Amino acid sequence: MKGTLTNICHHFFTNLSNPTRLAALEQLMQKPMCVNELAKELQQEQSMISHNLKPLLECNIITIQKQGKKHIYTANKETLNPIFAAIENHAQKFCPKKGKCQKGEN
Amino acid sequence: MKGTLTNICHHFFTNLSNPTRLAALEQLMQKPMCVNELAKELQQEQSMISHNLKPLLECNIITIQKQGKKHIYTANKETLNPIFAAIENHAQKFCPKKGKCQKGEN
DNA sequence: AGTTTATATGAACAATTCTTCATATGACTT
DNA sequence: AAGTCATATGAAGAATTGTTCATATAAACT
Repeated sequence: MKGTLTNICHHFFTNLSNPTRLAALEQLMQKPMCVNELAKELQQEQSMISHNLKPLLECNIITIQKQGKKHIYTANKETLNPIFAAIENHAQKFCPKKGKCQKGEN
Repeated sequence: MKGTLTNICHHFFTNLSNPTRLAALEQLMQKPMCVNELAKELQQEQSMISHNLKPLLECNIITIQKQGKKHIYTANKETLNPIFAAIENHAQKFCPKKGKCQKGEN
């Protein structure tokens, strides 16, 4: 299981391969938010959000800024923008269903 | 669990969040290869390679070209190049350990 | 037709990852 | 310092994914 890139990528993609984390990122791409805000937006429990933000933070896919008791998370757009752009392009050009296929449907 | 992009991304990242598949892609980025070649390079069983190529093919992250009994797989560089580039950049700028951290080490 | 080579598939068990619930920590407020 | 609000953490069971082994398919060769 070779190169360093493979290793980084594995962490990275594992981190992003979760619907809760992606939905959280989608929100954070709009604007920075605290945990409760995310929980409300995504209609998920606070502990679920916290658990899922943790690995994103550890990989610096998001950053944290503590304002008193609120923890405000911000998406790392420098990294995420080109990746989402590439995937959007992929969906347009290479996904027969333009990204609307269901898991394990193929 | 909102938008279409989140849905596409989930498939996409799930697909890429596996060391065997990443190692296979790393090889296929060098040159197109058939299953046995990959198995040899990665020192994995043929069935393991086949199982792992399947989801990559379904998402068109790789393409197949059948030459008689050999099935030659090719990486979709249009999609993969910018993604790997973004992750490489991320590792340089944002990973404290430049991508050399171990799973769950943080 | 039978054999060999190349790849794919199915199913069972193993391993990993998620979610939930209970509880802990930490910072403001009174 | 007691109470409340915001977030984090731990642990257990649930759910998902991965790996392996046996077998199927399919093309080429004799």
